[in-house]
Amino acid sequence: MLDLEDFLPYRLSVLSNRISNGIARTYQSRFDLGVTEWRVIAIVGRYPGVTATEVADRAAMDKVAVSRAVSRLLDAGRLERRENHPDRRAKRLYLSEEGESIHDAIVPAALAFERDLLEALEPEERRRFLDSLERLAEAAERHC
Amino acid sequence: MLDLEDFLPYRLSVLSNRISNGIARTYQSRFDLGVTEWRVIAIVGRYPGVTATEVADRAAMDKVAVSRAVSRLLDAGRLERRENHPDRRAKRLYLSEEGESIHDAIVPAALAFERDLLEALEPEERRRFLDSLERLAEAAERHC
DNA sequence: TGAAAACAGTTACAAATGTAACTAATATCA
DNA sequence: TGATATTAGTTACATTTGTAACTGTTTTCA
Repeated sequence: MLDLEDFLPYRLSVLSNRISNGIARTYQSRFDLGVTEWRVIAIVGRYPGVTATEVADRAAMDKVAVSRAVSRLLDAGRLERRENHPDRRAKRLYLSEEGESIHDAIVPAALAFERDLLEALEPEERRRFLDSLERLAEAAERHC
Repeated sequence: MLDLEDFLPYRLSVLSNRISNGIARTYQSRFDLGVTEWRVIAIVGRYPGVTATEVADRAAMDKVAVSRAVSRLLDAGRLERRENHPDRRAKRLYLSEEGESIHDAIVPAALAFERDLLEALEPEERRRFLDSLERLAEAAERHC
């Protein structure tokens, strides 16, 4: 007998969607920004000069999704792209001034959201939880 | 500074997608079944006679998604639909024999998958983890 | 060297998903 | 009662996402 409401994969999926949508609401309408675009901005803000492939690896996103997000961000003037010598296949990505200002507007709200969530747990409980989450992620990687 | 790899919403999203895709692999190609269809089968198997709206509530799915999944499952002969007296708007849903056999084939694999994951945690750690997950879900609901 | 494989990124097409408007049935309450 | 609002489910349309095939570039190694 499988009770969906008690089933870990289902519970994780509901929680994850709820949180992602909650954060997304803070930037989607305000900046006309999708979740994948936001992730690209987050990665490029953290690692200026990354290539699209590196973004895909770091964000666990499909390279096609990254390509699309990058091209929308370029069109909107939120990213800049420069040559990557000597490999001319890849291009290095940087936030434009506008990209920076979006990044700087969203990051504090995102971190505050995370903090609010984690404050539902006692410090010790929180430490254990994040630790267990890491162990589960490793188990899932082994298993999939 | 936001480090995506350490950011809880991101970690949950990656883990959840990885697990969902891992389980989905066990039924997608074998039964030509999508994730939403599988969820409908799980709910109807657990609560025979539910209506589509109740499925949507229990599975945290959109009613449009449920409607589409139900109609595919009906076409494939995996669900049956009977009148709901006296309210003729809603219809009661049941697994057909074929639906039952799909349900019974997937449930053990899904539960085994969950068990394998949770065995990465000690029993006490596991109990704490699931408890914290519940607290987080409540916090997210309050916050969103 | 140079043919073949691997890689970065894009494009094109198919499938999944979200939003809004809709039909038909039931509930509300002046 | 009967006009209005609400509900169950569907349909239509737009957007997002996944998969496969593609271009151009670099690497590999016989």
